[in-house]
Amino acid sequence: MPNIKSVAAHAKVSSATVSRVLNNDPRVSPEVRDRVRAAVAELGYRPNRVARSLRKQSSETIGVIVSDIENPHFTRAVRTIENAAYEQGYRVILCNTDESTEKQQAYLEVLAAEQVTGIILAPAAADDPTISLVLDLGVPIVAFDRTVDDERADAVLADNVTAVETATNYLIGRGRAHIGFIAGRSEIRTGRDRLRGYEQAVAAAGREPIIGQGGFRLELAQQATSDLLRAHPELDGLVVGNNLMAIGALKALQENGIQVPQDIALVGIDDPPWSALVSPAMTTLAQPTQTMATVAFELLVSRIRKERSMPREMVYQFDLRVRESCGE
Amino acid sequence: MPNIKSVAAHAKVSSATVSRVLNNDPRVSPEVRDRVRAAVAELGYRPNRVARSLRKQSSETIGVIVSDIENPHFTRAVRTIENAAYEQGYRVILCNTDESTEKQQAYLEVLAAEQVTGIILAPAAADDPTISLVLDLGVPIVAFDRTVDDERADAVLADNVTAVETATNYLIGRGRAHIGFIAGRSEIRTGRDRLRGYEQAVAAAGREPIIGQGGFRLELAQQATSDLLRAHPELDGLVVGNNLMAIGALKALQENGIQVPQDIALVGIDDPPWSALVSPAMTTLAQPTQTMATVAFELLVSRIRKERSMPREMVYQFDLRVRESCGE
DNA sequence: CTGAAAGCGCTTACAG
DNA sequence: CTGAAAGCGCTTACAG
Repeated sequence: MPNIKSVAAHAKVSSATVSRVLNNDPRVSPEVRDRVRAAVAELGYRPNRVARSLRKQSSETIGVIVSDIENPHFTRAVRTIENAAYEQGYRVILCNTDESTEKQQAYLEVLAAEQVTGIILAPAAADDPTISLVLDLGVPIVAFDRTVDDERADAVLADNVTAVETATNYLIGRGRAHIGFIAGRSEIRTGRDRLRGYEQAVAAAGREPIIGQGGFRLELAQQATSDLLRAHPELDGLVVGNNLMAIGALKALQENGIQVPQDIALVGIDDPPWSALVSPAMTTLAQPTQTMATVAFELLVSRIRKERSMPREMVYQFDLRVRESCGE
Repeated sequence: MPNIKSVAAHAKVSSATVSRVLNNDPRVSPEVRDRVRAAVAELGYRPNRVARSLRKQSSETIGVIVSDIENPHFTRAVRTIENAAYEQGYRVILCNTDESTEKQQAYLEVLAAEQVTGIILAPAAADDPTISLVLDLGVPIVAFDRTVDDERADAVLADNVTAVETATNYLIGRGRAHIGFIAGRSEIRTGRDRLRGYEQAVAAAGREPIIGQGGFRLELAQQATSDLLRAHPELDGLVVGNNLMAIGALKALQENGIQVPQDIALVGIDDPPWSALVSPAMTTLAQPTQTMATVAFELLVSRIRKERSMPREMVYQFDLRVRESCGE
């Protein structure tokens, strides 16, 4: 593997000059520049990024950490971020924490150690002290989809309270009396907020809450829905706390021979690509994932460039997509 | 930010000794070890991985490159790999090439430069010369889902030819006479193989092929399906070349008022979580994604540990999951 | 068991 | 415009 010294020797210059050519430093004479470029091409030299990162104490790479790589909301966001970043000359490396605090710590450390220049984090744990350690190092963090406890981080969020309130009220408005909710993890603010939206709407209508714990997981939600059906035969409406859990809930309803929307009307939070294709087509609340992802990346870049020092929090509204799962 | 020298000074030892403690070198006296550990804790020291990688010329990180982060087949595989890797002390960093050869080159270079110890690659381009460069560097590569041209790479594949042949014959066996195929990218062997399976089955039955180009993309497949419906009103069966394209095809059928399975019977390749929930429930060919991912990781580890030098190719069969989209 | 020193491959002030 | 030299933060053969 050729290094900068072999290139220097081959081009009969110093390694400092090779470095300057590589970094487009203008004060190199055209002849020398061409000679160095020829040597680079001839030897098939590629600079060692690890050495460069060590020396410069930074890199052109940003890190993205998601809590669930199988959630279409996150993968859509990742793809949007990756495209925007790539165009601006950043590379992105992605990590999946699978909702584990331990993994989040491990990957924050990996990314910090790899000298990424910034991180977009959909946290598995908001109170992870590693978040503050990374910020102490001067690596900016943008929280995506969920807040973190350190107020130095920027945040791009969706208004989950209002969204689930809207969904619940929509069902109430359509005459449903016993509306259940499949909740996500309450360790996560998104989970708590969505639950709160449900509780507020139910309380305002003078009804009793009927809650199942789905933990943002397909299988858990399936089980929780089955349990709810058994414990509450009066159930006639269901709000499901995210798209993965909606699959689980639909499976449970199918297994139990429940007719949607006749027996139970359903609203899902998130609007994955298949929501119009399930039977019946699912009414959902869609968050503007691509806009949120683009804004998260822009916030990160403005931090990296030090164009801004005050943290920002952006909150986006969901959009009700009426389909068939609540009746005509 | 404390470095190894500050720890050494604080513990009144040399940095060599600190390094030995950090790496669990047994020949350090217990007293010194404890003193160093105390200093590490007190200063909140974390070793700089970039420096370590530069010095050791390797890391405990493996890279995973997928061609489409929004494809559930790949995200399921990524999650499986990540869990297995994490348990064995490896960290995984993920990159998304979005089916772009240029991005694949860029990320192979990033991973090589970050000194990853091995790479699992679902290639966007099989003939990318960067693949050979990375292998030259001694970084093992396992091709996942699709082959690469360099025969030093291991490969974990599914038998796509047989799968699509089976799907097509299944439709023929159910009395369908004019069966179309929504094809993926022919630059990719998976795309070619699936197309070949279709062509073989159709030829064996003495029928004419009816092919639309979906490019492994939802929107393209939707358009291709609409075009096919217009050009071939006789169409009564459709095989769709992957799960993302199946969503597109279903949308197109819906938009055009086609009844499934009465007008057109449908088989999808891949079996994503929602395939039983669409209307009608989709008959599919499922590949054993989790097994394939686990095997890919094991092949990589055995290469990293140099337990094996001959490349291996593992081929898995699909599994027909009969649901409703081809009739009762 | 411990330390002094070299070196991994770069970049960048400092001279000239 | 170019080069010699220091240094980023580690690890490791070599001495002792």
